[in-house]
Order: sequence, then C-alpha cells, then structure tokens
Amino acid sequence: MRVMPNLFEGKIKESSIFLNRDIMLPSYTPERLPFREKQIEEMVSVLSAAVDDHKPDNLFLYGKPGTGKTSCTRHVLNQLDEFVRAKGLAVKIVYMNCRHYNSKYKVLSRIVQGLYPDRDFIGYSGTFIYENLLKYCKENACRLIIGLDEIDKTKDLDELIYALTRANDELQNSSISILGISNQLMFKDRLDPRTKSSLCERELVFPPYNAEELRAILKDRVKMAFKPDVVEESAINLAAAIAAQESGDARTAVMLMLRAAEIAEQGNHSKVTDKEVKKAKERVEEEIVMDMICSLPEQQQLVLYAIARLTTDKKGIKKLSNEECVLCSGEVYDEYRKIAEKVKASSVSIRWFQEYINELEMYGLLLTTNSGKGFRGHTRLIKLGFDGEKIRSILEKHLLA
DNA sequence: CCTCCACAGGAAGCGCAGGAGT
DNA sequence: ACTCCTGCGCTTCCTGTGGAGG
Repeated sequence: MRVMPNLFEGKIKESSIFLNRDIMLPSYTPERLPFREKQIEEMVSVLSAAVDDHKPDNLFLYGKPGTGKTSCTRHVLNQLDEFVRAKGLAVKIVYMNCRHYNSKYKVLSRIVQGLYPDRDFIGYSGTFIYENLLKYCKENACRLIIGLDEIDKTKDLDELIYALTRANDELQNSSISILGISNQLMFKDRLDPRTKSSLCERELVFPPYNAEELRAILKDRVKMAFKPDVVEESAINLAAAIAAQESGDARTAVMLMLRAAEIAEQGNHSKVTDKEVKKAKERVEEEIVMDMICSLPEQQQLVLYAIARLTTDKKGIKKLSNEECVLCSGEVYDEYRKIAEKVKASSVSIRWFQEYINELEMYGLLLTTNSGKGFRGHTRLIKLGFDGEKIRSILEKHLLA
C-alpha cells in the first residue's frame, strides 16, 4: 500500500522576501522608538520617583492610534521592571488593556491577581479584593505602578480612579500610581472633575508622525523584516506618504507595507515596488468598503442593493447636463419595496427610507444632490460612491444567502 | 399667476428592549 | 424579582419648497 503524503508536506516554504515577517505585525513591540525620545524621557523622569522610594505622579498619555503610546509604555515599563529586579527594589508593575478589563472590579481583580500569582481571586467581592490590594502594598512597602491602556473603555472609571487614589491615604511607606493611556482626548471631559485632576497630574501628548518620520520608522522595520534590497526605496516613501496623509499612524504604514509584500509574494515577484504599495492601498480600501457594506443592517443593505441594481441595469437613470448619471429617490424607493417583497423582508416607510439614504451618504457609500432645474418638484438625485457591479455582487451573496 | 407634483424633513408618538433603581 | 425609565427604531402626520404645467 502506498503511503499518502502528509497534508502539510511542502507547506514549509522558504520566503523569498521576508527575513522575519513577525516584525511587520501589529503585535510587535519595537526596541527602538525613534522620534519619541522626549516622551520616553518624560515618562522616565516621572516614574523614576519610584526608584527613589517616592510616589510617582499619576501620568496620562494620549494621542491618536499608532502614535507609539503603547509601544513606549511597554518599553519604559519593561526597562523599569528589569532595573528594579536587578537592584532588588520594592517596585511592582502591573499592565493591562482595559478593553478586556473594562470595569472597576475586573481591573482590581487583575491587579491583585498579578500581585498574588499563586492565589485565585475569582468570585470574591470587590471589597475583599480591594483589601488584599492594600494588604500587599502595606506588607511589601512597595511602589505599585498600574498601566491602564485604553483606559477610556472602563465603564465605571470615576469609581476606579477614586478607589486607587484614595488608597494612597491609607498607605505610608507604599503607594499606588496610575499610568493611563487613551486614544481620545475628549473622554477626559466626561470624567468627574476630581477624577480628572487626580488622573492627569502629569500629561503627555503623542502627536501624529509626519511623512519624514514615518519614512524613517518604516525604513527601520523593513531593514529588520525583509531580505536586503527587496523593498525599493520609493515604495517605502510612497507607503509613508500615504499613511502620513491619512492618519499619521505608524501602524497604517507598516500594515500597508506588509500587504504590499504579500501581493509581491503571491505574484512571485522578488521585489516590492510602488506598484505593489498602490495595489495594497486599493485592496485595503476595498476591504474596508466591503466590510462596511456587510455589517450594515439588512434594510440598509436592501436600499443599497436597489440602487446598485438600478445602476447596473441602467434602469431609471437620468443623465444630467454634465453627463453625470443619477437616480431619483422616488424610483429607488419603489425598487426597494419590490426587492424587499421578493426576498420576503419587511420594508420601512418612505420617511425612514430617507433617513437610510442620509446615513448611507454619511458613510460615503452614496453621493446625493438636490434636484434643480429639469426635474419636477423637489427630489434628491442619488449616485453610488463605489463600483456598482462589486456592490451588487457582494449584496447578492449576502441577501440571498 | 395659480395649482399640482414629488419630494424633504420636523414633530409627535408608539412599542420594545435593556439597564437602573428598589 | 419587580417596576420604572430611557433610548432606539420606526410610523404617521404635517408643513415647506421650488420647478412644471396649464
């Protein structure tokens, strides 16, 4: 009997372009953080109080996504941890993301769990957990530093901050400091004024990167992740320029380059050039649009589908004087009703249909203008924002499934 | 000029779900 | 466990608007 080859045989492929693909993934924490020297220095100067056996001020970091907040924090906290371990200092560090630990109870449990790794705190009351937090600080006379990433995701943040800052009143040779990180500057205004002033004893802004900085960051990563001379200089420049224009976000730039590299690999090209970056950008944009369409409520999908059908079937299309092809909202509503009936879905009133049109326009999926001369009465002229065939085919799969 | 058309969009209110308060 | 409240999605009703057509 012939032995079948294992299914995974031949799946280990030597990449022709990557040295280490992981370096291009969002989870990678870079060791060097260029253009953030000032922020790192500031963080170190605040936290160094702990090394000196004083309470560090609470520190609040904010800036848009991909501006290096998390990477810098991780880096600084790692360094601090390494340092205090080597010197045998009583400094404890707990870091977590509040997207997962999104309530006072969950955050406190996570902290205490980190302090007592051998014990299990599942199921105990909030008070018991809080008591244990205080007990640990008192017994170990330690400086506790709590890093809370995406702190704005915590539901009862006022109470959490209050509990943590009030703990300091009961502690003498020990303390608790908070290092909060947020993407949203505005969220501070939703807080209780007392919470705000205690959380934001010290603040640090992470501004977006400009194109020049993104270029340097990307170049650095590319050097580590790819084989030499695989990525062309101009491709790096283009990816940096696109990311700078869109968001000033290093993550976008790196993701774009990763996509471009994957496109090159699929096409068996040994080089990543402008062409791949451009293609990657298009593909990313298309994916965003398609994801958006798929996550729309069913009724809005039906409305969009009606518009896509009329557009691709060239039914009911009016040509404007400037050659633009548009649809009138009344006809779209009729078509929508017909389609809804066909797929046995309910349909909404014309008033609500208008709101759907507004919403779809807000998402950029539609473009509308008010009718002027040449149209009876007062109607809205509707046009698709993206390719009709693509929208139609994706919605057909989605709605008829 | 008046009336009609074809719609936009405001206001009020309804039914329901989920959360807060007790 | 219970009620009460609130927000959401939606319908119904209404008023406004501006060109077309007689």
